[in-house]
Amino acid sequence: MSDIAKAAGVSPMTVSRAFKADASVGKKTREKILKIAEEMGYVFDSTASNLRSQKSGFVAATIPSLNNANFADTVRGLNEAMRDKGLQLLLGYTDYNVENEERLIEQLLRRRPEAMVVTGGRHTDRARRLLLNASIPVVETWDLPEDPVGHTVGFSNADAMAQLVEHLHASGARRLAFIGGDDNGDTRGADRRKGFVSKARALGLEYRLVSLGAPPVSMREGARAMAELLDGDTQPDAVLCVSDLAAFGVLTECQRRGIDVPGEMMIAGFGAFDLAEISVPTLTTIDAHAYDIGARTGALLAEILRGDSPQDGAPSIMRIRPTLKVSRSTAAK
Amino acid sequence: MSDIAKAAGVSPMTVSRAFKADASVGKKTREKILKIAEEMGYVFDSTASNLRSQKSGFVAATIPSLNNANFADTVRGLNEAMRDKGLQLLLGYTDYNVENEERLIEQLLRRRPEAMVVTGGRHTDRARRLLLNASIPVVETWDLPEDPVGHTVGFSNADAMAQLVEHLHASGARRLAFIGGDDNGDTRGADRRKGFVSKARALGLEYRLVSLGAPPVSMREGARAMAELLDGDTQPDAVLCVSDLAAFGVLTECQRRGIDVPGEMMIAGFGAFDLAEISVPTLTTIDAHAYDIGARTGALLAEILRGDSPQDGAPSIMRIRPTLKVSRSTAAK
DNA sequence: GTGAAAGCGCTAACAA
DNA sequence: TTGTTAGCGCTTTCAC
Repeated sequence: MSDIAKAAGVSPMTVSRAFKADASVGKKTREKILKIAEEMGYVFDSTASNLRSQKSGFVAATIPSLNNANFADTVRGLNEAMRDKGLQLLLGYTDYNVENEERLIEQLLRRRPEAMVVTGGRHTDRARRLLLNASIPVVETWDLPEDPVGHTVGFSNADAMAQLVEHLHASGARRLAFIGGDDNGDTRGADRRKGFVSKARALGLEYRLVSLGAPPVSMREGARAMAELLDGDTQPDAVLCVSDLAAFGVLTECQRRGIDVPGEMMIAGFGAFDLAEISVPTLTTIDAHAYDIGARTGALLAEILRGDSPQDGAPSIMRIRPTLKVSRSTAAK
Repeated sequence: MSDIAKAAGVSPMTVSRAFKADASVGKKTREKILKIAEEMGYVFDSTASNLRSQKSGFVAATIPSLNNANFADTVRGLNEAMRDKGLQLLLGYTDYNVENEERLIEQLLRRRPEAMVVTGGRHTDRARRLLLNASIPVVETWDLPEDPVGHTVGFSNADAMAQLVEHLHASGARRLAFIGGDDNGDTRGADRRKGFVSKARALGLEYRLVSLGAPPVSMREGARAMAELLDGDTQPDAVLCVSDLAAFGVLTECQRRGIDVPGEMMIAGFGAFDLAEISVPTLTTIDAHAYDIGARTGALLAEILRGDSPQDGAPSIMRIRPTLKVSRSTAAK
């Protein structure tokens, strides 16, 4: 910057101001400075700027995995909301593991993000402490934590799945199976399974649970689980899955075996992936509005960070309403 | 840090060293310092560290979109390779647009990344200049640029698609159609189309091209394009798609119309998405080894950044060999 | 609208 | 093994 200052015959301070759109610099002076900077191939060093101004321009986010269209959609929503505000997303992948999450949160906090977005409402004690101590806005997403760390943009995974069970019951299903949602990291999946179990019980329905192994859930595992189920003694008349990917795997297994869907077997998934809307038959699913979760989180943070409320007032809870999308795969007989 | 120093009765410098695993500090001193730091809820400020040491610990990467399992896989491979080296990935999304890419590259360079990974080999002139001036290692991926900016980890999209055309020809297809690959941003898609056209010509095959609109390509658009094709005058006997997602959409359209695949219509995609391996029938595709592209890029950068070769020697070109995965959807009659 | 002085929180370089 | 000094490249603050 001082090189530019010399070349332009001004002080470094004026050069600094020339780069800020809202700073008061003579129009001609600014143009001259910017021109010289471009010619010199100068690239602003935000590292130094961040240190001095104590603002990193970062919003950090942890997500379980990128290889999941739902979380990718949330990130897209978040990113679009940040971009306009001149904020940069700093992403970390937890791989569905709260210990990884703790390490990641610590690592991300070292970069002094101005806000932190986490997926899910369950964390290690130390992770909670780190988030609380950071004195920056924190948003938990994709969940409705009992004891939120800060703000919340999410929904009850259990309630959403219960809604799906009701729909299947109303469509005539009596012997249900749930595929996925083991308690090995994916707390949202586990919550969905809980919601399934309690609603199935409440309605007096027969039900079975099939495990899938460690997340992320793949289509192939869904197919394998379905094969296991079909090779067993008692056959369900409807299968609910922790995600649409597993549900599609289930559908393909039915296709391979010549089982009619929904005639002989109803299938439902979760997440409203593109796949659910185009497969033959189309899959009944729950749309959790993944993009909106990101977009609303971004809007919330933009508002908090813009407003000069360093210690934000009351933590807000934005309830997302997951939508039941009924399709061919659960059409009543 | 100076607070911790006071509490521990040492100098700030010793505290600083205590946080570096390889620095020489008395074992007891270090333990004491780390304990005090944890109690005080201190979190290391890498902003300041980065400025002073002129090392950001960032590797920046631009990708067209996260909502694409291929790029997500590449990022995963890259991220895993970085993580162990204490490097952080800084991601930007270009949305398949070189002007966006230019803006993004400039923005990312302000963070002073230690290396830069870009998707594709075509950039605006200014973007090229920025990358060249940055004097950091640059890697172009998913392509084989004619005039590389720096290192390359990729393959020829045209050649890969030509390979697929040969396979279809050998399987008995004579009237081909290619769906996707318009020249509106997705240069890799456009290259695939070029490869298709030149090989189809070379083999003396009839062919048609169907556009899809702006990327990213979705399953639905594949289905729509196929409907358009089927409603036309001349019918192909094989359809090649710019991606597996479009190919799956094509398959569903055939299913809806009762067209037998591969009996009446062969289908092939690109990318080796999970979907291709599980759909009924399974889809013939090209595996570009997306994860490996990321992993090898990461390994390359780790090596360069570890080695004290600030100005790296000869730019390396890592050719990835895309693999033809033949499946049911193109089984010979 | 512009400039001078000071310093953000850490660490390179050197000294002990 | 530990400490001292200076400074990374910006921007805050205050002065003009």
